[in-house]
This record gives sequence, structure tokens and C-alpha cells, in this order.
Amino acid sequence: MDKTYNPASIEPHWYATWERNGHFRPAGEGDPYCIMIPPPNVTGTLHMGHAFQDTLMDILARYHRMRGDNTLWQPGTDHAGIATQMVVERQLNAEGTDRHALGRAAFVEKIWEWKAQSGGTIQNQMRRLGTSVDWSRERFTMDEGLSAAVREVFVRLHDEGLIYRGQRLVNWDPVLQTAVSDLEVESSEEQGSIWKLRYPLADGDGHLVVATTRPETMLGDTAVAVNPEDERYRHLVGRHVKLPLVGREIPIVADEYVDPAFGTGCLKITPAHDFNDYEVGQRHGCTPINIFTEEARVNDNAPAAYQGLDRYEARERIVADFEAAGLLEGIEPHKLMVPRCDRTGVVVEPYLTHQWFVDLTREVQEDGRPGGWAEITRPAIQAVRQGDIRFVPDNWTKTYYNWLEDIQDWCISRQLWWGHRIPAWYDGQGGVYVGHDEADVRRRNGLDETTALTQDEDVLDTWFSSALWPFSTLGWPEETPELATFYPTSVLVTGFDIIFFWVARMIMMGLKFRGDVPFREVYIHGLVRDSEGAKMSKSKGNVLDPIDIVDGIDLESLVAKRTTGLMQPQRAPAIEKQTRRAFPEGIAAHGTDALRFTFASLATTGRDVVFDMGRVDGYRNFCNKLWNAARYVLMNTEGEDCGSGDGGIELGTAERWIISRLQRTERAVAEAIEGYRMDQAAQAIYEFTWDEYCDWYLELSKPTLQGDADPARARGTRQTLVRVLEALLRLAHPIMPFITEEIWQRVAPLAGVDGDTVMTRPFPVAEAGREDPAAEAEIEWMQRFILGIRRIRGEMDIAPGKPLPVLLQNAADLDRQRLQRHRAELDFLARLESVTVLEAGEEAPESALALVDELEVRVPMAGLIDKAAELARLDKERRRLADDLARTEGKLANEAFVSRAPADVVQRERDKLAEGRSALERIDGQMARIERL
RNA sequence: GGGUGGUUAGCUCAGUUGGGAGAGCGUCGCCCUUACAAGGCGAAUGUCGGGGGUUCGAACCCCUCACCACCCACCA
Repeated sequence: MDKTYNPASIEPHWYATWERNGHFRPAGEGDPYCIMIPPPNVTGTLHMGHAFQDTLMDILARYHRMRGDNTLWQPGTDHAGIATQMVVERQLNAEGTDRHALGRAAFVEKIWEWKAQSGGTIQNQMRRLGTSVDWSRERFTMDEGLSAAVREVFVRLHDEGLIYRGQRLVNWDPVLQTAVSDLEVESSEEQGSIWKLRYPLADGDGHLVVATTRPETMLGDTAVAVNPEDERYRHLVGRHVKLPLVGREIPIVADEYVDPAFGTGCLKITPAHDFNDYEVGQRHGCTPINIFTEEARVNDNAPAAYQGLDRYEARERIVADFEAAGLLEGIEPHKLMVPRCDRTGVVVEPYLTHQWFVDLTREVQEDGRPGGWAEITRPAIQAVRQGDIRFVPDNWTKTYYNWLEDIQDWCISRQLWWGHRIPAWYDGQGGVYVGHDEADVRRRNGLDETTALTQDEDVLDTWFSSALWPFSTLGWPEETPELATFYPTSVLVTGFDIIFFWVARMIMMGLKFRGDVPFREVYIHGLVRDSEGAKMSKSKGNVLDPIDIVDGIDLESLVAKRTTGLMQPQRAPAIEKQTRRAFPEGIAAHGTDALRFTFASLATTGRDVVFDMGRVDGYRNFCNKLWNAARYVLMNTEGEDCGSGDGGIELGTAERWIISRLQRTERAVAEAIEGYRMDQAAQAIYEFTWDEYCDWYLELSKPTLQGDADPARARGTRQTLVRVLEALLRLAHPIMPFITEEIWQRVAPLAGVDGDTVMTRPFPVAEAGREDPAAEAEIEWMQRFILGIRRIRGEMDIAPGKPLPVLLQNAADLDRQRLQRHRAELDFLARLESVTVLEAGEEAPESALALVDELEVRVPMAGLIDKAAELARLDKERRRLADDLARTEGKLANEAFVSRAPADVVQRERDKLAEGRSALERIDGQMARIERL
């Protein structure tokens, strides 16, 4: 093995080997285990969130594969309608053209080209991260099979009346010029104004004052509403106002919706451009008047003076005209929630259009008659309530219920060009026909060639196809063996941000079309944030490419990467400055295993993770530690008899101890992974490897192997070194696949283990019978002995290499036996020159003291002793003991504690009291002796 | 307006039936002791957000307040 750990030289090689040998394909004889990858945007790149998520899934996949489960991790990508179309449109803009100039067919062709060109990025990133997905089954949401599934679902839902087309008020993005669903709208508080406008009464004098945050919509007003209980206005209900600038007379109506305490208590009603007004308008028989074009410019329904103005230009003009007419009562600053499209950031306009919807509110009874329970959402709620699906952590169930219980119909049509074309055809006479294709439509409806049919121009919401992912990727609507084997899948690993977009919809569709849940568990993880806790985003310039942490990147390249291709190029200087501050040296290469270990250690209980490069440094060091430990083991075992010969072996206390500790670790790791606590799994592995195997066991093995120890003991030691390491490598493999494989290849033969790769070896299973409390107690005694000496060295400034004579006072029989058994290890680890056991009554010379329970370990300090330093040291120890003792005495003096606390707790305190008193007594004695010097 | 999560060492975070406050990084000493200086050995560091309650005993359970973050919601 190389002297230094160099991840770049091992990682790509092993991934290629695994893939070439087909180790990612389902193969186990055991239960099926399946994870569907949340498909990333096909033309995107993986960010830290993906890397985190992929690591979690890969740990699960590798763990289950090693447990013998028939494991499928299904990969694939999503066509991501809006996002992808926008990327390509930006490219066209840069070339000085646009999609309209190109035409639909050519534009879609352009996107396919872009996909082909950029599509490999994600796969390459995933390979570098070690993700053990079955590439042979890779799917894309727009490939033929998945598109067939989409059409099948659409047709069937439509046949059942669960998909309908209707004219509704929807969220409209005037830049993209498409409808978006409720979920794609993000509202945030912004500073605006409230304008108070006077509407003169149509008959007679006087006026009403309406308050509005959107004065321009008054062009489409169809009524003014007041609260029926409002004494101020009650007498006006039924009369009319004359809409200024427009001249239309509109009624004053009474509606409970109006809050008399807000604004002026008079509400202008614009049914075509406000969701609330739409409903109020409906109640009062108002016909909505649409005043905007698809670009949100004022249309022909408004007076000529305003036609063609953008909605914000129109606002200014209208306010000015009100003012000029003396009809502007006032303007007040006002904070309001502004709805914006999550993709473009454009303010969404409520807009009346024809769209396709999935009916999520229809209710049926058991016998199929109308009324009763919500046909689509109730089973989805029940599945979770009954435990058919379990959320981890559980608190997300509440979020899930709340959303489903108050859901609106899902607008699934988009006025885009990139996506699944809606399988509906029009005959131009008002006839709408749905089918798998035009021929199917003609067949189903008896339409011959004399009827011209044109297909709907719109495409489906991307999430429509994503909702089918758990079964469409397995071949549905065909009844494939894979579908039978792997559906329902085992677990969905995803972020909370897409519970509504994706998780809930998969559950609804899975139940509807497979009659069973799409997955048994949903493991919700947190968001990866930057070191300052901010969300990572390209526009903020704080994104990290996980591969840059793996391979490292110099500062200039990082700056360049973060400042090119920005939606807002003006942010580049700020991003550059921030990047130079955060990474003055660029980013060092850490390797994939260190990055993965970091992700695992950050995966606590679903809360967001603040990404700290210091952690990666630490875990890179951990990889290095493991590497060097392996080098030590190989140096001492290669070419040696590791117990496979005829000589037989003997295991010492240290061997029985480390084997015992390994069992506990194995159990802890398995439990942690099963419970989705990757942080605990990582920590257990870390502590066992560093604090026990390296710090103690490797050191304990040295005297045994170096001296003229018993050959059987040496063989036992070598065997234990190799076997424990081999098990440790299997234990750590799901988290750190590369380094474990590299080392395992060298270690496995020495441990007598066959196999091509660690990834198909069984995951270690703890054997309770190999736990050894006696050995653990004995090694703990030794550790306390050694630590006592080391502390004296450290605090007395004695060189670590200087051999020390040691005196033992008050040694019990067990202490004497242990001393005899472990003399060589103690000499080596504590650097002892000699050990003298003092008999009762024998006086110790001036010395520094360490306590191992009743045993007093003394280092004679003749001439060397620094009286003040030793007194200070002892005093510190004394204070600690005295504080402890006082607390214990206080508890035991409390009658209520003694009588009410459980007996074992009380007994523990009593033991502590005795030990504490004894220790304190001896410290006091020691201090008195030192004082006398 | 509803809801969720958080507040523990300088930083990032663990702390699972309430019973001696922990890790990593950072900091401070001493060491190039042939597995590892990406290391070894030793050390320091916390009114567990504030207040109240339950309990023999609270970081943990209950109430309340403060602050932070996020989600949902139609107040013009």
C-alpha cells in the first residue's frame, strides 16, 4: 500500500470495476429491497443536496445488498418542463433568437439536443460519488415507456371523470405565459400601498371609498361589496356606483366575506383577477370581465386609453387619472403578500383560462354514488394513518394531512412546449376527445377521416409524470416481473420541500393505479445549507459542486464557476467577494469517502444541515487514519502465520476485548442504519476505529508481536488484527465504499475471506456470545493505569519517552494478577522502567499519585518534584472529588431521595459515596505529604 | 392567522423510556516514540435561551415568554 492515502488514485478505479462486474444489479436471494431515486433535472448538475441525498440512499442500498436483500436502486432523470425550457430559451436569447422564431418542432428538437449534450453530467457526478444504482435500468420521464404510462393514466382518469377541462381562474405567469399550479406560487411579504378610491354613486350624490392594493384591476370591477351588517352602508346595498374612467354602472352588493373593520369596509370586486373576488362575484351573479392579455397588458375590454399598457404602467396611469378627477382619497403604505412564480420570480396574475384539472375533491360513497368521502385524497390519508406508509421523522405526517385535507383541484396543463403533450383532440366544433393517440380517439369515438382533429397544444405539469415514477419505471402499464417484485418499494428518501409536489401525488397515483402504496417508508432529510446557514442557490453564489470537494478546486476556478451563467449577472462582483472570503485557499481535495462520511455524520433527525468544511477535513483525516492502521496491520501480517496454520492460536485479554467491542459496534451500526440515523452509525464506526482499534488495540498488539512472546499468542494477535479489520471494513463499506474496498482487497485473503469485492460480502452481524465483560473490565483497568501515568507525565512535564519507575500501593490480589498478566503492555504503553509493589505498611517515598480505584499508582519524584505544581494538580483533583462528593452526600441526606428513588439508583449513590470518600482521603494524605517536603 | 422545528463548549452538532453534560473542528502545552505530524500524549472550556411548574431528582415532561428558521393561509 502507498504510504499516504490518496483517494483520487483509488476511487474511479473501483467504481468502474463494480459497474463492469454488474454488482449494482439486483441479485440477492433475500427479500426485495427497492429505492427509487428522486429523478434530478436531466439538464442540471448535482448540488450538495443531491450528494447528501444520494449518499443516504447509497448507504441504505449497500447495507441491504450486503444483508442479502434483492436490492434495486432505480436511477433516472426528470424532463423538468419549465426549468429545462427556460434554460434552452436563455441559450436562444444569447444567440439573438427565441423559441417563437424557431417554431415548436425545432425548439423541442433543440431541447433534445441539449439533453444529449448535458445529460451525462449527472451520471458522471453520481459515479464519482459512488452511487450504486442499476444503470442498466436508467429511465427518463420523457422516454417512450414512461410517456405511455402518462397517457394511460390520463386517459383512465379522464374516462372516470377525474380529469376534466374547464375555464377557471388560475395562477398565470405572464412571462412564461403559462398556468402554474398553486404549489408553484411562492408568496412573500413585500412593501406596497393601499389606494383609497372614490366610486361615485350612480344615482344621486355621494360616493363610496374602496381600498385596494391593485388599483389597475378596477377596469374589470363588476361590483362593490360591503358587509351586510355594516350600518354605514346597509342603506346603499342594491344601488349602483358608476365606475370612474370606465363609466360602467356596477351594483353595490352585501357579502359576509367583507370585513367591515378593514380598510374602508368597501371592497371592489374584480372576479377575473382575484381569487376571492371570483367567488364573491359568483355568489352575486357577476360576469367576470378579463382586462388583461396573456402578457398581462390591458386588453380591448378596457377603455382605449389604457389598452396595451403593462399592468404596472396601467396602475400609474389609473392612479394619476383618479387623482386628476379628484377621486383619489389617499394612499397608505401597506405590506402585502405578493405571489410570484417559483421559477421565474414574476408576479403571478390570477387569470381566467381553459385548463385541465385533476379532480381531487370529488366525493363518492361505498357504492359509487356521489357524496361521501374524497375519492382520491382519502385513501392517501388513510394509508398513512393506518401505518401502510411511515414518515421518518414522524412529525411530517401532520404536514401531509393538513395539506391533503384542504386541497384544491390540481391544474395539470401548462402552456409550454417541452413536456408530455396532453392526449386530447379537438374537432373544431366544440368536441373534445381523449385517447392514447389520434387513431385511438377516432376508434373510440367513431370518427372517420372526414372529421379533422387537432391535438391540444398544451403539455402536462412535470409532476404529473413524476407522480407515476414508482411504477412507471418498473414497466407499468405492462405487468412486468420487476413490478411484481419491487412494488411497493421500500423507502423514499427525499427532502421535505417536495412532500406536496411529489410524495403526496405518488401516494395518490400509486393507490389509484396499483391499489397499493408506492413505498413503505418516507425518510425525510433536511436541506444542506452553507456554512453561514443560508440556503444554497446559484443566484446567491454559494453553491458547491460536490465534486469540487472530492477533487479540490483552486480559488480562481471556483470564482469563475460561481459567477458564470448567472440569471442576474450584476451579482457577480458580490459573489466573487464572498467566495474569496469563504475559500481564500480554494478547496482542498478530500475524496468521496470523506465527503460521504461527512454527510452521514450530519444526517441527524431530519433537520437542516449546515455544511462545515472543517467536518470534511476531519473525516478525511479519519480516512487517513484507517489507511495507516491498515498499513500497520498488513506490515505485521503479510507473509506471517495469522492462525491458519497448524500451530493453533491463543487469544489474550486485548484480543477478547477488541472482539467484544466490535460486537457492540456492529450492533450499534446496524440499529442506527435501520433507524435512519446515519450520524449514529458514522459515529459508532469512528469511535471504534479511532478510539478503540487504533488507539488501544494496535498499541497493545505491539509488545505481543515485537517481543519474544508466545508464538500462539502472536498468531492469535495477528489473526485478530486482520479479522477485526476485515469486519470493520465491511461495517464501514456502506458509508465509505472506496477506501474499504481498496483495503479489503489486501486484508481479506489474510483473514481467510474469499470474494471479488467487499460490496457483496455479508454485513457483519453482532454475536452476543462474543461479548466479554471480563475482558472489558480488565482492559479498562489497564487503560486507567496507563492514563494515570500519562497524566502525571503531562502535568509534571516529564518527557513522553523517559522510562519511569512506578510504585504500587494498596494493591489487591486482582491488581497483582492483572499486573503480572499485562506487564509487557503496561511497560510499553506507559513507558515504565520498573514496577515495585509495596507491601502493607511499607512507606512510599515522595511521589506523584494516580488512583485506579483502591490501587495507588505512584511515580517517585525524588529531587524532581515541583512542589507547587504537584500541589496545584492535586488540589484541582481534590476540588473535583469534593464537589462530586458533596452532591452525593446531599442526595443521600435527603430522606425523600432515599425512600423514593429506585433501589439501584440509591445503591449507586452509596457506592459513589464510599469511593469518593476513600479517594478524597488519599488525596488529602498525599497533599499533606507533599506539604511536608 | 394557523402549524412545525430550533435555542447545549468559540464554531457545527449529538444527548432514544427524567438519575454522574458529550463529539468533531478550533484553542493551549509537550513530543518527528519506524502505521499515521492528515499524527501521538496531555489540558482548558458550558447559569443546557429566560421564567414558572411537576418530581426525591429536569438539558429531557408540562405551562409561559423571548428570539431564530421554515411551512400553510383569500384579508382588500
